[in-house]
Amino acid sequence: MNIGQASVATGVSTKMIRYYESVGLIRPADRTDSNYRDFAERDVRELQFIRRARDLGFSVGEISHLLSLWRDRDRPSREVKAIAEKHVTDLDARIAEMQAMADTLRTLAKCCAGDDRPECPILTDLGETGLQGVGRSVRKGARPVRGPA
Amino acid sequence: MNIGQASVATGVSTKMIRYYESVGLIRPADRTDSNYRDFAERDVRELQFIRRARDLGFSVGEISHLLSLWRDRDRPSREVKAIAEKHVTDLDARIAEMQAMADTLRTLAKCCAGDDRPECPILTDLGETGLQGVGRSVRKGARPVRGPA
DNA sequence: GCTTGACCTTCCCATGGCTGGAACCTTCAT
DNA sequence: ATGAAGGTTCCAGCCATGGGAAGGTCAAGC
Repeated sequence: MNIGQASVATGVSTKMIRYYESVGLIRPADRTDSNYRDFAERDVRELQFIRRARDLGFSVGEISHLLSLWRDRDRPSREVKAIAEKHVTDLDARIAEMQAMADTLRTLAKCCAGDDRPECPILTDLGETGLQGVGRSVRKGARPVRGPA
Repeated sequence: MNIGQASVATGVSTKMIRYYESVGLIRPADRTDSNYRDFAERDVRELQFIRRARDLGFSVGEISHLLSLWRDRDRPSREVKAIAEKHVTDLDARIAEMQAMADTLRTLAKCCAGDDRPECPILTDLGETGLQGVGRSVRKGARPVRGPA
């Protein structure tokens, strides 16, 4: 199975497969005489595992850990659960932040006429110098909100 | 006001101020004889505006647009509202995705003993080849979930 | 057997929104 | 005068990914 077939079989782009290999997430694939990567069933299963883990938002580092546990038949489920719960905590925190942003914006937008007139509570709020804005959140450090399209 | 004082006054790091200038989000600050940046009241207010906008999760591109509307006394509030509503839509979409991830993980973790034994529904789910997993989401392309600490 | 086109290979570059550090200059207090 | 604490520029890295160039390989059709 060459890289293109492995990509179709797993839904992981060829670019990403090479990247995962380069960062050591998967072990280097075998090579044919002509230097093409040659993926075995086992490799494909690992790529599928990786794909699902990424779909659940795990980072490459976490996936690396999860993969090693997956390969270890004697792993304690405790470790897996801990990683999962930590990730859920992270997700919940980010969700709460984004929810607060969205709520603030919804409130401001509701009060904005949205017509030809220049009066706009959204800009007014953004331009205020104090902390008295609508639902002004306490500084937690801005985190990126958007991913690639 | 030098860059350090502007940073303290606005809560925007000196690094970020220079970065914002380099990408054209703010106009180049005046310079003293010794080439130090010299910020006026107006610049500080813009930096505060930027800071708040970032806190609400707007991208630099959006902030650039918002800033130009802010500077324009004759802007139509329609435009501001459109940017805000678009951003709320984006936030809601990302929240929904992350919520789905968190829910799936919570369900799986609930079924995981989390002890010394190796049986683990989380790993089992990640390793499954079909689409029959718990709350398996339809492929939407993974987006980054975590920001900088 | 040779061309064509679809694959593969490695490599570097770009993204966003920063942060860190090196190397050097300026200001200020002692 | 000296040293610390600022400022300046520039370069590199983070994360996960896509894009593309330059070149090797393979399979099908003629």
